[in-house]
Amino acid sequence: MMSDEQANWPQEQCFASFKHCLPVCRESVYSQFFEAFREDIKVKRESAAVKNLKIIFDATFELASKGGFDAMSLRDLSQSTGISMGGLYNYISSKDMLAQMVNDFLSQRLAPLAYSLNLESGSPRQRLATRLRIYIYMGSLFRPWYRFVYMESKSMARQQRDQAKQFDLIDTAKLKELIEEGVAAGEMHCSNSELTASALLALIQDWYLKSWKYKQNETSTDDYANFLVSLMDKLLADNDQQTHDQTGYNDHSGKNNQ
Amino acid sequence: MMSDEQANWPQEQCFASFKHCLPVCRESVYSQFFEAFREDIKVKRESAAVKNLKIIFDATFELASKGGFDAMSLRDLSQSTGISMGGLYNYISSKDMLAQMVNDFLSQRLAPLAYSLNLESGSPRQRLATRLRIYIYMGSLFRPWYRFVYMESKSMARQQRDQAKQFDLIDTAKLKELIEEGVAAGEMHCSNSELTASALLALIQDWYLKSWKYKQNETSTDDYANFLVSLMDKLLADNDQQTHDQTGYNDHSGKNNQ
DNA sequence: GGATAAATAGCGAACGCTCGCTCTTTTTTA
DNA sequence: TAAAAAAGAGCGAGCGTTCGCTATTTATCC
Repeated sequence: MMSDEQANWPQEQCFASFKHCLPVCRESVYSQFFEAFREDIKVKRESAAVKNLKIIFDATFELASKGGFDAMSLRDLSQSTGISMGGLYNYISSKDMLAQMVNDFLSQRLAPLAYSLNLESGSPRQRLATRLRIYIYMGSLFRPWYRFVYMESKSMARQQRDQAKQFDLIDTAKLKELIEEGVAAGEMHCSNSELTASALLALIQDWYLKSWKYKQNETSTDDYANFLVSLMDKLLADNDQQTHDQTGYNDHSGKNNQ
Repeated sequence: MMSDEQANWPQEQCFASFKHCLPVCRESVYSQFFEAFREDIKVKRESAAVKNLKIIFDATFELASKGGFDAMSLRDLSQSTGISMGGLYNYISSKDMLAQMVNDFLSQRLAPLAYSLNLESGSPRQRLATRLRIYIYMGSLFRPWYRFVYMESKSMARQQRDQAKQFDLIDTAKLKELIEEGVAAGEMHCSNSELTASALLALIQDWYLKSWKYKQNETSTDDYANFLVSLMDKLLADNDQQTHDQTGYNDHSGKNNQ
């Protein structure tokens, strides 16, 4: 299946095409991970290191996903991985550092890699759609990483916690900027770009936070990405009917109390 | 301000009106809480109990919001509340039970109270909008409770964890049902009611999960509720332009891989 | 209605246990 | 066989929880 050349992202807007163009995959990620943290990892032989890093971090995602990172003890991790306590400490310098490595690798290596694929050409609408798709596709490829950083950033050091909020604000601002470009170009219509951007980001995050739900109702990655893009189009379409109050009850569009 | 009678929910769709009609408020909630858990709480004098329950649970929300419930020790809680370790155990039977009390009170008392205010009269669109507003308004009134249950359900007992997912599915199903009623009545248009319902729920949850963000950009409760309802109207409007592919790039609406 | 008795609420040191982490020893690798 | 990696017993700190005790409020009696 999908054996023909599909490496023509972002013209071909689907998951398969994106995967072909991304210079990293689920299988190769721990080689890059090892490279990024060479200095912190005591084990020097790459073959053993990459193998065990995969075992350790995959098990961490698994254990942290039920009960949270705090509730996972290193003895649990030792048992799940089959690596002794001493062995684990050849790969991590502390439990906190383990969490920080996930956070740093995702935010400094994986994510930038993907966003660089959002070519700066095309209309605002194209670039916005492409960006939304990148978020969703990356979420599918590295779901455990994204979910871990989202859920566990609060238990990390002050610096990482603030960083997590910063990334949220930056992502929102980037979406907002694209929306406002589209509005300026007359291609989109939006009365509140800030809230619209926030909403799009929330729906992106829902994709990797509620994966159990989307797996259950058999929503594929492309299904969700297509849905999100079409939702974006509806939100930013020109709705001629003004303050319509469609079927009764008041509207209350002004800023009220609280 | 707002001194005139506004207790005409759901005809008057604003936060103030909702608050007037809800038979509980931020101030009175711990009286009902005490009543609900009389048997589990060793302290019998209501005046002392209600006062300290407020102190204990408000402090729990505060401490758990930074670092999580697991990271909060009962010594932290003792220090924050000014109540000794032994004193705390007159109000809770265990740390786990503390979390469970929050979960049970919200899901069995607070939430049902609110949803009963969703009158069964009116068009599907009216009832859907009313329901969305109820979620947002309840999230504003009892944000710490909702956030605690969302964030900490994973560290609760198996039963509560499954329950949290169940409530998510039930809420989604209820929204979906209303959407499909509207579609059947020709009042709405929707090609994927399941995903649309999921999206609406995600945006509801974003309201109490990212309160720091909405406070920062000065989005009021009514602002957000109005935004959400207008978003709903746009999603469910009749979009005449079919599979338009507005400005280039392919559409790919089918279920693809993964 | 003040003194006494009973009931309730609050306190905090101490317990058993598990945690993250270290260190010496053993095994594996090239 | 020398260097690298894995092993796992052991350490002190900090956890949730308990329990004997004191302080405070409420009820009873002359």
